[in-house]
Amino acid sequence: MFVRTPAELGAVLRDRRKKLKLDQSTFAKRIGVSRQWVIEVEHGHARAELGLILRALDALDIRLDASTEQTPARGVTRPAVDINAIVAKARKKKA
Amino acid sequence: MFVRTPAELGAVLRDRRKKLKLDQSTFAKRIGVSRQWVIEVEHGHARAELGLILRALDALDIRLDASTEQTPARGVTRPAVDINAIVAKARKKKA
DNA sequence: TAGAAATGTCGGCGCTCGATGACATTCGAG
DNA sequence: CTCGAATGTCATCGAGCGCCGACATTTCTA
Repeated sequence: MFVRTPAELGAVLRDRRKKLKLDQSTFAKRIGVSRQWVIEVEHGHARAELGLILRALDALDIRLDASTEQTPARGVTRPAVDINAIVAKARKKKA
Repeated sequence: MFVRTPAELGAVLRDRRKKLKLDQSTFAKRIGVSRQWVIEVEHGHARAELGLILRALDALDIRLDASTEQTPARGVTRPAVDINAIVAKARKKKA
């Protein structure tokens, strides 16, 4: 499962928590946050703290893998060749 | 690369940013944050906002994969069988 | 059908994020 | 060596997080 948005991550957390038969209260205590926090995160709260999120994932034995592979359809940053030229240009432009 | 701590994630971001030959200012503008934010996150800031982190990863074409596979050495949650019994017990105990 | 458990919502509060702008330090090109 | 770019540091400030405690709603079991 690939995670791109806070909502997706929230869904992952919720599914996994339910699979482990944990209720929000126990889960919250286990990772050291309030139940309120669990609720909001599971609902896709975008401004949750990174550290707490990682703790939550860890508590549910979810591994996060960061890879640099390309999703062809999303071709946004695809320079690949003349980076030097771009840099030089940026240097001149004095952004 | 597996990410377990904010520091690890910061390192991933920094490495990737440098590989793409971006400086902090340009990077910050690209994802809509301040340069200060980039600095702190790359240093492992634990309380950064989830949404901004995801934007940063996206801007660098880094995909996050959440998997439920077991890291054998961390065998914490390994019930697998009589969850029902545990639940029943917990019900009785009225923790 | 109760009745409890789980989940979601509300108001209030302390604390720190993230932004801004200026300055210091490091590093590389010339 | 000199100049500038890149990175790191500092102080300030408004806004929102995460917490608490109570209550509302949904979802189960007995």
